[in-house]
Amino acid sequence: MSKQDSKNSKDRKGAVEVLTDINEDFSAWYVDVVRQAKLADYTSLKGCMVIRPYGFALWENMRARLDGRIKETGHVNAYFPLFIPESLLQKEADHVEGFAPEVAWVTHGGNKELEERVCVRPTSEAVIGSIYSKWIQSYRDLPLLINQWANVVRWEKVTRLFLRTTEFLWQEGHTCHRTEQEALNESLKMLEVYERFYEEDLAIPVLKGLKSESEKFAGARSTFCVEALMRDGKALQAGTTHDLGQHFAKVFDIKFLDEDETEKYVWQTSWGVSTRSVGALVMTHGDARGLRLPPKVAPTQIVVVPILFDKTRDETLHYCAYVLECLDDYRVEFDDSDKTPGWKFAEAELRGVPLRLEVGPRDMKNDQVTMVRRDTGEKRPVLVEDLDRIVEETLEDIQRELYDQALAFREERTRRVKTLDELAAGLDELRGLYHAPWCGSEECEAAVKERTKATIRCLPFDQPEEKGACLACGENAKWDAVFARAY
RNA sequence: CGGGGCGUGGCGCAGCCCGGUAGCGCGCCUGCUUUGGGAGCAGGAUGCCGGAGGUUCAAAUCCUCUCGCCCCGACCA
Repeated sequence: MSKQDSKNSKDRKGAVEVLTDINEDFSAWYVDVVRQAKLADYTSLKGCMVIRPYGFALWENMRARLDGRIKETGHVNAYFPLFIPESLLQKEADHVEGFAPEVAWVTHGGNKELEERVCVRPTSEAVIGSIYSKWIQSYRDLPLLINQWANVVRWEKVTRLFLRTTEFLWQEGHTCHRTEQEALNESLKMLEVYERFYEEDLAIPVLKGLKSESEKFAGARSTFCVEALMRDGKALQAGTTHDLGQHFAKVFDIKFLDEDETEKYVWQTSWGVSTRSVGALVMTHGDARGLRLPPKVAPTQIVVVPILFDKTRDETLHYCAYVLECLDDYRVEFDDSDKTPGWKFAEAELRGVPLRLEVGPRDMKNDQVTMVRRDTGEKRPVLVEDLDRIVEETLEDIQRELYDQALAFREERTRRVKTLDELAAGLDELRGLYHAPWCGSEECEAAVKERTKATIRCLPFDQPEEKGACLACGENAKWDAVFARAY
C-alpha cells in the first residue's frame, strides 16, 4: 500500500496531518512522526537535516545524561578541529580505505586551490592521534581520557532522518593506556556506560557483544557494540566501542617512557554514540499516535491542559496556576492556546509527552486534576495534595513501563535457529533477532547475507557452552551469533 | 550506485493519458459563537505546478536533463 493510500484510509475526523499507519508502512510512519512531532526537517541539501528546537531539546537532554556518565567514569571533554589534512588521514591505510568512499574533501580556500586537500572529519582518530603524540611522553601522562562532542560528515548515498545523515552529531571518546589489558577494559567499560545510558535513560534494551571482522571499525582490533531492536524487527547499531590496540599509536607515533625505562607505544580506544540514538528512541517506543518519550529525556515531561468554559474561565486559569506551582520540579508545559482540548491532547500524544494533566471545572470542584499517561493511555483523577508524589511515581513507572514493553517486544522477536534454511524461513515470517551457531568464517557470514539479507549484528558476550554446528557450513561453530536485518 | 514510486498554496491530494483562465479538503488570518478527545458559522489571504532547458501560437500537462523524498537491492553511527 502506498503512503497516500494508507493515509487516506484513515478516517480521523478533522485530521490535519495524519500519521501513516505504523503497521502499513513503518518507514513512512517514521518520517511522519519525525516531521510532525517537529523533531527534524529536511533542507535543500540531500542528507542534511535541521534538528528543530523540540528535537534538539530532546538531544540536549540525552546528551546531558550521557555526558554525565562519561564524566563520572573519569573522562574530560575537549574539542578537536573539523578539518584534517589529507596527508594525516592517509597515514593509516585500513582506516583511510574504510572511510574513503564517504569522505568530503575541501579543495579550495576562497578562490585559491589548496596545495593539499583537506578532509572534513568522518571521525577524529587521525587528528587526535597526531596531537596525542605531542602530549604523551611518560607513563605518568597515562591514561589519557578525552571525549569530544562534535559534528562529523560522511557522504552517504542513502540518507534517512537521524538514522543516516550526511552530517551528524555525536560524542567520540579517544583514550590512551599503558597496557593492553587496560585499553581492553576501557572499551568494555564504555560499552557498559552505553548500555546503561540506553537502558536507564532511554528505556531501550540493548544487546552487548563483539562485532565480526567484517563489521568492525576500519583500523580497530576489536569493535564492541550495543544493538537495539526496532519495532519493525530490524536491528540498529546503537553505539560502538573500539579496542584500537597499538595500530594508530604506531602510525601516529604515540610513545611513552615506561617505569622500566623502555619506550612503548600506547594502547588506545575510541567509542561513539550519535544522533542516531534519537531515531532509535522514535523507532523503539513510538506507536500509532506518535512518539512516546521516556520521562528522563522528554523535553516536556508534563503538559497541563486547561478545560476552559466562559463561565469558569478565570477560576480555572487561577486553579491551573496553583496546580503548576506543585509541579516546580518537572519540565512542564502549560498549553493555554485557544485550540480545543481534543486538539491539544492529540498534539501532546504526537510529541510523546509522558504525562498529561487535564484541569477543568469538574476537577476544580474536587480539588483534583485528571492525569493521563501517554504510555498506557490510563486516565485517572489525582488530588492536588497528592499530585507531586503521584507524578513522581508515575513518571518513574512510565520510564520502567516503556523499558518493559520494549524488552518484552525484543524477547518476542528473539529466536534461536540451527540452519540457514530455518533462518531464512524465520526472517520471512517475522523479522527479529536470530541466534544461530557460526563457525567464524567470512564465507559463511557472506553466504547468510546473500541468502537472507541478514548480517551478524553481534557475537553476544553470553556464549553457550555447546555451540553446535555452523548454520551455513555445518563445521563446528565458534560462536553463537545474532543475525538480523539491520539499519 | 542499480530497479521502482512520488514532487501541484503550510499539509494531504485532484488535474497530466487527450496541451487552452490552477482546483478540492484540512490548516492559516478576521469576526462571532464555542471548548472534558483533533469545534461551528460568515468573510479573507496564500501557487515561478521541485529546478533548468526544449517542442508549441500556447506547457502543471509532451520531450531532455537535473535536484529531492520514499521503497527494494550493493556500502556504513
